[in-house]
Amino acid sequence: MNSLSPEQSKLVDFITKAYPMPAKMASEVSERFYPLRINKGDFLLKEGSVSNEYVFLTEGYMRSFATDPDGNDITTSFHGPQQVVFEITSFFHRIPSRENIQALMSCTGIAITYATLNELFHALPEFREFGRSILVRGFSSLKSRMLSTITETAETRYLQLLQSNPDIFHHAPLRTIASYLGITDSSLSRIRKEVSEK
Amino acid sequence: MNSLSPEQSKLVDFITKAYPMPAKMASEVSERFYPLRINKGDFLLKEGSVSNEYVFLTEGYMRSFATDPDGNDITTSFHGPQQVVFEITSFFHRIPSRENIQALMSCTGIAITYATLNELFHALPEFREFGRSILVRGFSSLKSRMLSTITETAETRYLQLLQSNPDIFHHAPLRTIASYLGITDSSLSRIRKEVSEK
DNA sequence: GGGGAATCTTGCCATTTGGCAATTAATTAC
DNA sequence: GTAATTAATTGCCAAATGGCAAGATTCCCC
Repeated sequence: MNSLSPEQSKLVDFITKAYPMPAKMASEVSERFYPLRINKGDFLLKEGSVSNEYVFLTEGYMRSFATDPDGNDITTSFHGPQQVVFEITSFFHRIPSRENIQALMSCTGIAITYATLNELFHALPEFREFGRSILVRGFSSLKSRMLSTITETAETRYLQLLQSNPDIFHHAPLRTIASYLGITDSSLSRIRKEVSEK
Repeated sequence: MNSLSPEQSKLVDFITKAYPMPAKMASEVSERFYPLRINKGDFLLKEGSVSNEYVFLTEGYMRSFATDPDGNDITTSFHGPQQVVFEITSFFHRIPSRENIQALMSCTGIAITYATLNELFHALPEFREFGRSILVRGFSSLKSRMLSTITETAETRYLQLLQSNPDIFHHAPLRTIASYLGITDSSLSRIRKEVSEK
């Protein structure tokens, strides 16, 4: 076995924690990943093209966003270190993405293509489990976000985000966070003022 | 090969349409499903227990709902004929569900258990693809619902639901639909009045 | 370090939605 | 068929959020 890069070692740790897998197999998997670097502001994926990279983000923060009919950005999610980043609909259905993925700061990660991912899924049941677990986790967290969006006020959602993902506030401008919360930047500003006055 | 029940035939049609699969294999899969009948108002899943059945609904409508801190029902989704019904988080993580699944009318379907599903996934790559496709489709539709929830008004969301899922209005009371849309029943009532006056 | 751009805040007012309670309508049980 | 229950509508007012534009602040580039 060749020695692994620091990025690949992180992936091995991540995979084996996410899903039980012989360390040897995890490192075998990680050898199929290639390094990736994305500068601040650059795009990992642009709407209209097909998401073809399954990226394990080792450092940095990214966001996914859609463009609404008026041309405004709507941030649909944030991605941080130790997370898998891709656009699920486009990636698995092999259709053009309706979302963009952009680096909020310079990022490093490692990636595999759709084709390689499928090879690995086919060959390694444990890795398949890992892949399913990524999917299920994403689905679950979207479900709870959906529930909180329709049941909680914007202020509550803001406070929850502040608690669950404080790092984002250091890496994304407030207008981006506002659109993620489903409110305007003015409203977020007023909410922050109220919270700080308590 | 034994002859298939009408339910099982529907499943074969469904699977082969959803994902290319030799008809023989699809019917082989469908033989592992057992019939299920749920009366109106009865629960397929109660919060607190682990979702253990992967149900292919052949007839009828169901809903999933969570209970908020004040004890109110929040409908998180509707399920209709030809759809796969289960609670993904609980089912795949094997943890107690935080949601209920209830029949809006008497339903028939066929089901397999978690254990059988995994056997089939393991043995049949094509069925695995089918399973992934179900997951991805659900994820995708939740993503677009999320986006529309934070970008559109309640009236627009109402009109979209009316267009995309008109049947629900014949099977679910308006208060249930209101909670799905993230508004109160009074607001939905007012919205419907405005729409009808246009 | 000065100018320009982007971001954030604030004021004013409009719109949307909620809360609550009363009333009407529909459904269900007997 | 009638009473009882549940669902839906409506009125009144309050709270939450948006739209727009003007300032203030921060960031960035040269």
